[in-house]
Amino acid sequence: MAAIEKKIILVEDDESLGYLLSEYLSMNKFDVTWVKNGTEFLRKLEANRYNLCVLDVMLPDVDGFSLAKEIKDNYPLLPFIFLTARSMKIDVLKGFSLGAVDYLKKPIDEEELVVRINNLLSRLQIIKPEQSEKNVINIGAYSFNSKNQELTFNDEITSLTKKENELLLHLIKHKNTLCTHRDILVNIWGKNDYFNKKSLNVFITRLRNYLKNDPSIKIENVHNQ
Amino acid sequence: MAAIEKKIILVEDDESLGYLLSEYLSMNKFDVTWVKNGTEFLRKLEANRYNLCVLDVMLPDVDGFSLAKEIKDNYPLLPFIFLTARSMKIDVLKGFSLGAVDYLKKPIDEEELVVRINNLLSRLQIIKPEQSEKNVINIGAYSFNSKNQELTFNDEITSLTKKENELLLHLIKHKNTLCTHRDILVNIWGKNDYFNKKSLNVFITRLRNYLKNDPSIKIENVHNQ
DNA sequence: TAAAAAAATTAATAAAAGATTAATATGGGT
DNA sequence: ACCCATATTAATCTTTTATTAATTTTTTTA
Repeated sequence: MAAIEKKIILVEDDESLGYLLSEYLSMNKFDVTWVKNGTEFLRKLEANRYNLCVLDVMLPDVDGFSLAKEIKDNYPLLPFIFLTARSMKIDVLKGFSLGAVDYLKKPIDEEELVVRINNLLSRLQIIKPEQSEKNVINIGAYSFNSKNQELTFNDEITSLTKKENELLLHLIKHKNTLCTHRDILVNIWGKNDYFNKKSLNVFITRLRNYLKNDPSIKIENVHNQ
Repeated sequence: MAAIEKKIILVEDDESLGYLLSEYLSMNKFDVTWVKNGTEFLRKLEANRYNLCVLDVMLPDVDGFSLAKEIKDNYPLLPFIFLTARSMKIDVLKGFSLGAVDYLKKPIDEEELVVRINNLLSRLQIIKPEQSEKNVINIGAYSFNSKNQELTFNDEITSLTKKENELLLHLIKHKNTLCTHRDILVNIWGKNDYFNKKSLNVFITRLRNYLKNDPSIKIENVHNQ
C-alpha cells in the first residue's frame, strides 16, 4: 500500500494552465509531475514510473505526437492522453491512431479532466483477453505481465511479489545496460545501504531461479559495481 | 485474432444527425440499430444484445440519464456513452458518475465518433451476448442476478445483501484483472481507510464461501495491493 | 596459488498482510 | 422499544514477504 497508483506526468508548456492543472490534480489525490518540455519529459520517464501521461500537443522543443511514438516504442504499457488547443479533426484522429486513450480539446475544464482520468485509470484494467498481450513484455521464452505481477513460461504462471516485480521491470527496462547497485537500491528500496544490498542479492537469485528455464536470459553481475 | 463485435444501439431523436451517424457507423463495419426515443430503446434492449449504447441526453420522452440508470440496473456489463448538445460541466460530470465510458459534445464529428468507439470497444472487455442477458450473469456453475441480488447454484438460491451484491458485481466486471483494494473501497464504500479495508476482508471471505461449490471460481489476492 | 573480498545461494526469522470467525453496533420496520 | 438484517469492529489464526544470517562459491589480486 506504499505504492501510489495515481502517478501522473503532465507535459504542458503554458505556465498558467500547467500550474492550474497540476494543482487541481494534486488536490484530487493524484501524484503529479509537471514538466514543461519534451526533453524534460523523456528524462523523467527514464527515471520514474507513471500510471498515465498527459501530453500537450504543442510544445516548444518537440511535437506531442512524437512523444507518443516514444512512449509506444519504449513504454508500451504506459497509457497517454492528449490535451490540445488544436482541435482540428485530423489531429484528433491522429491522436487516437497513435494509441491515445483520450483526447481533450482546450479550453480544458480541470474538473472534467479529473473525472476523465479517474474513469480511464479505473477502466484501463478491463482489457479484452486478446488485447492483454499488449500488457505483456516478452523476455525470451517467458512473458512478463508487470501489471498483474505475473511471469509466464509455457502455461506455468509464477506470481511475483511486489519487489520481485519492481526489480524485474527495472532490469527489463535497462536490458543490456549496466545498472549500479546504488541505482537499483535508490529506485526500488529507497536507499542504498549495506543491508539492502544484501537483500537485493537475494532477490537477484530468486529472479534467476524463476528465469532458469530459458538459458538465454541472463542476469549478469559486473564485479565491484 | 477474433474480430471485435460491433453491435451498437444509437438513441437519437434528431432525424438528420441520427441518419448521418447511423449511416457513417454502418459504413465503418458497425452493426447499428437506430432508435429515436427511450421507450423504443428499452424495447430493443429487451430483445437484443448489444456491445455498446450511444445515448443522446435530450430525448422526447425520457432523459438520457435515466436510460443510463436503467442500463446500470438491468445490464450492468453493457457500456454506454453520451452524446449531447448540453455540454454544461455538470452534465459531463453527471454522465461519468453514472458510469459512462465517454461523453461527446455536439457538434459531433462522425469520424471522431467512429474512432472513439473503436478505441473503446477494443479496450473494453468484450461483453458476451449471453452475459448481457437481462439481469443474469453466469459465473461458472453459478448464475448471478445482480438486480434481484441473488446468486443461484443449481436450485439453491442465496440472496445477497446490498454490499455483497455490489462487491460481487464489481469483481465480475473486473474479472481476471487486478483491482486494488483502494479502487474497490472508493467505488463501493466511498472511502479507503483501515477499517473499511477490514470490512472488505470480511466480505471477500463471505463471497468465497458462497462461491465455494465451483472450485474454478477464485477470488485471489495479490499481496500488497 | 593462497588469501581476501565480493557475490551467490540457502535457510531462518520477524513483521506485515490477509483470512476467518465471533462479537458488537447500526438502522430500518413494526 | 424491540426485532431483524446487515455492516462494522474485534480477536485470533494463517500465510506471505522482506530482511537478516549463515554458508558456499566465485572472482580478484598479491
